[in-house]
Amino acid sequence: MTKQIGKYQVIYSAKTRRGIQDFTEIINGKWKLPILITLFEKPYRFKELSRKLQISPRMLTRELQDLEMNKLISRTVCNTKPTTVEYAITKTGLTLKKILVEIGTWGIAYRKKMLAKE
Amino acid sequence: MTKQIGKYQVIYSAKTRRGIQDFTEIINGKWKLPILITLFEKPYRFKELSRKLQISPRMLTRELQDLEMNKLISRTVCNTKPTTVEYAITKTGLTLKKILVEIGTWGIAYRKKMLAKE
DNA sequence: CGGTATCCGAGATGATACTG
DNA sequence: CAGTATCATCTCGGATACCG
Repeated sequence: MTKQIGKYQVIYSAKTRRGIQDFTEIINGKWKLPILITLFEKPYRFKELSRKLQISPRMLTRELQDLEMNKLISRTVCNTKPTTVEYAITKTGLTLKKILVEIGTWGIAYRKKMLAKE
Repeated sequence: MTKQIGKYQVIYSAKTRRGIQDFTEIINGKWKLPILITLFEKPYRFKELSRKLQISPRMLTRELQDLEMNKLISRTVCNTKPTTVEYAITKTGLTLKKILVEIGTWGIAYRKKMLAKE
């Protein structure tokens, strides 16, 4: 819900502000978005993620736990030997995809513009 | 650029990843988004922002400098007595508006869904 | 008014070694 | 393999006082 006032557009809703706040809290931390983007591709195991993103196991564990707690990813223990665990994006997590792609597109355009200016 | 593989969609571009990374670095910090959202509304002076968002001058200065360095806001010193400084969103900053509104909408829907489950 | 300087504590992050 | 434990480091953010 916005209203044009010359160049400026008011974001009226306090709900929108809280929504943005929720978002930032959920994706906060250095690795949340990289993990999500990776899992958009396909499910991964712990070690695979660790290798692909160059994260220490300690941080990876914490970030995965946060994401799982917020229902954005799922954790599945496989009956293999030795044990493997698969992380996958959830239906809720998928709702973030569109926005993340847009953010990526914005970032590309932004970088291009900044480089052009210098 | 995406491709459907069952439930999963590949985000091919490494550029997209870097774009997302750029975005997170630019909006990183507790106050970047709240400041931007406030300036979408209209230009504000230093003290006004400090009061409205309840930020200490130290943090406000740092966050404003970051945003200005990244060309998302402008800083204008006014010829008044005592000196006042006006911060306003730039054309580049405005390009973030659409995404922030979408993020807010996502957050609202997300919260609603989570509350429904419990 | 619009900052800067200084200090402090809490939390984030990383490296490494270890466990089941 | 999938983590956990431990330690060290670094950054973030807040409080406060001060300056031009």
